[in-house]
Amino acid sequence: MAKVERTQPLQAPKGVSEYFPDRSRTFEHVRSSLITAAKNSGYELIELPVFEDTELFKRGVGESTDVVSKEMYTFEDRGGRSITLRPEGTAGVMRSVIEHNLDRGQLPVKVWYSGAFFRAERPQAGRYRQFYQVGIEAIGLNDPEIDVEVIAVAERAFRSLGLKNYHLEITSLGDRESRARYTTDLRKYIATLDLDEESVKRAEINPLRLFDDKREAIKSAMSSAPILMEYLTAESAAHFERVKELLTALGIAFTVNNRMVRGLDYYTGTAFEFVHHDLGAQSGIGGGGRYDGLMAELGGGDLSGIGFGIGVDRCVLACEAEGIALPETLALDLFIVPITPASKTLSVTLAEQLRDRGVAVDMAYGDRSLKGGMKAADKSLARFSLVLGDDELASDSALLKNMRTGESRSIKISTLADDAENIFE
RNA sequence: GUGGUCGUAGCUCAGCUGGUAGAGCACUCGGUUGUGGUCCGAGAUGUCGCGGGUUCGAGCCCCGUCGAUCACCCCA
Repeated sequence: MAKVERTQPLQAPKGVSEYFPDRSRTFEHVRSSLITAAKNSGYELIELPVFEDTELFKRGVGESTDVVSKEMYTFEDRGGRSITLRPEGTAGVMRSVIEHNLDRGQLPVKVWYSGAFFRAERPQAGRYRQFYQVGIEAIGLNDPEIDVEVIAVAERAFRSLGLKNYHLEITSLGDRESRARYTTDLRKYIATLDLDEESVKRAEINPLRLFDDKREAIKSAMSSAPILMEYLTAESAAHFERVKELLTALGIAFTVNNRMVRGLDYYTGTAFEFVHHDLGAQSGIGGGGRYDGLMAELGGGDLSGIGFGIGVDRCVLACEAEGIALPETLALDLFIVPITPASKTLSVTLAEQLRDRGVAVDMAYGDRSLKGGMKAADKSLARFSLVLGDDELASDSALLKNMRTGESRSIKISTLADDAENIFE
């Protein structure tokens, strides 16, 4: 081959996660397991744009949040509109539900989504600028039973992956009334502390944030702060009691974390988080909660809802950290190895005929040796292999080899496609 | 966004106090004419992340830059 002048190779943009073979198999398995859990509880697909009107996130997620104030990919399109790459899924779902009147029928509306999300953060293992989530939303009912169903879907999803080393934390963020009274008292308490400038700033935006600080000094300073749980209205408290009761009835283990902080403004009432133990700083593999007032904020009816987002990237890391093996799936039924020019034509046409009948077929291309072709067959994880040469062409018969057992049986080539159903079942 | 660590073949890494690169795995071919997974043999493969600088000479030193990673922050 002639020497080609080398040009500077391109790199993927900073902080994006990419999945290619063999690791993409794990990604695919994780994502489909998460989706299956949602479908099994009656959730239906909602497929939405990855970019939205910037206003949606400002109003929905909240301008005071870090996500909106400093992590969004926002740009102007050619029509001068301000567009933002979705940093999360719930706001878009609400917008679509309102826009298409999905809430006019039977309630709750139950949907699932899956796709890429974008946040311009400093990347780290488990924290990417383009990341993948599977999420569900149940909209229109404020029943503790739904809360528990949503949590159970996530729990079942993790269990179906074989994950063990994680736990569930829940809390109640209370309704608007509870929260207002609480925040006032919490601010008063924080004002008595001797804090650094940055912490004061953070507390001004959201006083709850200080509960999340990793530094020992702040932790101990906050240890005697007032607790939101004690400010719940009777109604909120009863709702939360019922959620705990049902989780216990279902045998779903949880701990109540009354210092839990959620980063998005819209959460109210039940909130939860699944934390994995082997992931370092980015340990939340999924989380969510109820959001009263979000729909009304976005111009829809005043309906409540609850949902979660599960991080696909982090679940992949969690599976790897726990050493979970992928289920043995043989993707291919047959791998054909042609060893002469004439048999190549036959191989190509035979492969197409079989594929038309739903048999998964691949074959060796190029001029490979028999040994090389068989090696490729082995690597392909196909159930059967078939070597085709001039002898086979002449006699219309070939040896179909079971790659698992090593046994071969003679088959007629000309009728292989028609008998495919029996042979490959 | 702040601070620390790291960046050598597809992968995991070695490379002594500076003298222009190696191992294992993977890959390709072969081990008497056409059957893989074990074993044996042979072979191919690198702008030493990128750009400057110091030096007779840099993968090794200095500066910058890009990227990854760890913690903070944030959260999926």
